[in-house]
Amino acid sequence: MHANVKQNVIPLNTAGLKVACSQCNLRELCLPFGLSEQDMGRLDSLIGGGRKLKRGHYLYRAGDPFESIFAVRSGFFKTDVLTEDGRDQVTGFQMAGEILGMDGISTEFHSCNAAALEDSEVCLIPFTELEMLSSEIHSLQHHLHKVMSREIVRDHGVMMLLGTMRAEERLAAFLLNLSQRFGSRGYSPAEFHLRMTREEIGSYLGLKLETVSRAFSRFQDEGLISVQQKHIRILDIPRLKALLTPSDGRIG
Amino acid sequence: MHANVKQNVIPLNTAGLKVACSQCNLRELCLPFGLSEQDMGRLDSLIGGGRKLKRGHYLYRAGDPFESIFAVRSGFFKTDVLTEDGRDQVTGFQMAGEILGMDGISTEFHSCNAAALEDSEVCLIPFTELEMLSSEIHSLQHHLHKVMSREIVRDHGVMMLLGTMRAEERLAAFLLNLSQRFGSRGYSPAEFHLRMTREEIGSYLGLKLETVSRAFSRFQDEGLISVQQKHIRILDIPRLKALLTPSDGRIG
DNA sequence: TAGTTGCATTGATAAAAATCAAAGGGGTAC
DNA sequence: GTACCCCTTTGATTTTTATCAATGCAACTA
Repeated sequence: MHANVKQNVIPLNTAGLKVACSQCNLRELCLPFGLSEQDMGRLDSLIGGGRKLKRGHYLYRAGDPFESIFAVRSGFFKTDVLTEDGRDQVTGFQMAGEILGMDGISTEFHSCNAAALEDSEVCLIPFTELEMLSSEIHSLQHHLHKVMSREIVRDHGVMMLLGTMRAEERLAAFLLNLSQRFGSRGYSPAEFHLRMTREEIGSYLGLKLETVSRAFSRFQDEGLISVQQKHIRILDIPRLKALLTPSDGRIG
Repeated sequence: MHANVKQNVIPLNTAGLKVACSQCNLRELCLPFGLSEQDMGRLDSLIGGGRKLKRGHYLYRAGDPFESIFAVRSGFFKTDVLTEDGRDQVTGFQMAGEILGMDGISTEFHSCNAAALEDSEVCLIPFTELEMLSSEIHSLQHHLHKVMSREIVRDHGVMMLLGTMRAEERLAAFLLNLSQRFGSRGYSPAEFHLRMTREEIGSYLGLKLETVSRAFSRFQDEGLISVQQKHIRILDIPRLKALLTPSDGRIG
């Protein structure tokens, strides 16, 4: 059968990177979630290959014409928005299985920068073709909508963080979020390496790098975490979580 | 022809509210943007009627099962996220032509509250049916994606505001944004009524109500705006814009 | 291995916004 | 029409975070 053959002929991209959702161990986290074997094969055939990025290189920049969205296959990214007047806001950090580039759909141009914070690989998903396929595969269409909606909900969480939390609360929320995401990818939720600088954390959290550093130090003094430069060990998750729930007997 | 008949038989909802995109003067701002006459008729027939809300009433609440998105037909809304520990963050203010409810797609439950800040009307757009129709009408599918992406980009703008701006800059950005949106709806961009309290503005901008009030007063003292309770007149748009572009000769 | 260069930490001080407090005004409901 | 309540304004003070400055640490390079 043709269908079977196709699944064996895995497309190669210019960098020679094999890409096939059906073979990918991230498929439960990523765009193919919930697809049948057969539909996954059809998704395979539209993925425009993979792309490797060295640390520090940009996947796309604000102003670039929008053509594809990207699925992070391995590595670590940041997205940030830069305004003419020099403001710079990190809008997110993305790891394996997460989708990048949806900011570009609205105007056909990307509105933010996406940079690799370590050597990374992504899958290219040409968007016009994804739309065509998703109008044929209902579950793909619906999952795409869920992925976009999840991004909106995530953004609301960041607004909550930036709008209502103080420095230590923000950092605690950040660490717990990273911990949870590493954990659900099979890495240790208690011990990990930060890929970003204190300045990038600060930009994401709406704080200056010194404030981030001081909060790290205070957490360490209090025995919540151990910090050694970018290496973090979380020692007391419950107490870290407790930082986020002000115990002031608020009437609810 | 059946098709023609349908366009005349405008569906009524329980509240007796006529709803038809093809007759709506917001169609260029709203979901039907870019649709042909014929496709707009098909969209008409899936819109599940309209709904009126009195000031202070909720369109939906966090935890409600997700069924529809909503297009604001008239009036003014706020959306906010409430956490168990009592944090409350206003995530946006919505006016005519804007879409509400996309937060609910990701989990099938709404993740925020949407409340009418004045007597308002919305169109119900059942989402499953919208997905079905959008898999048949490519331009509708693509426009839906643009609307969701635009929301993501808007959220990035709010993060920028919350993460990098000081109180007066935030308020200036807020006023200019409102001004622009009123303007593009045919209302005066220079003079308008705020539908929300200082506390709601503060929640949106990550500030306390007193800080908002003080910033209003300072703007008035400096001749940028005139404030009388909720009535705002913008007197000097250029200078208000200048507040957002720090003239500190930043390199880059 | 030494030197360089970013990144991180820490301290002292300044600036910004929150908090506490009180009074004034306007709109709403009766 | 009027009274009441919520919203808003303004002031004094405290808290939080930014800023300025200097030192320390670690990885990379020559």
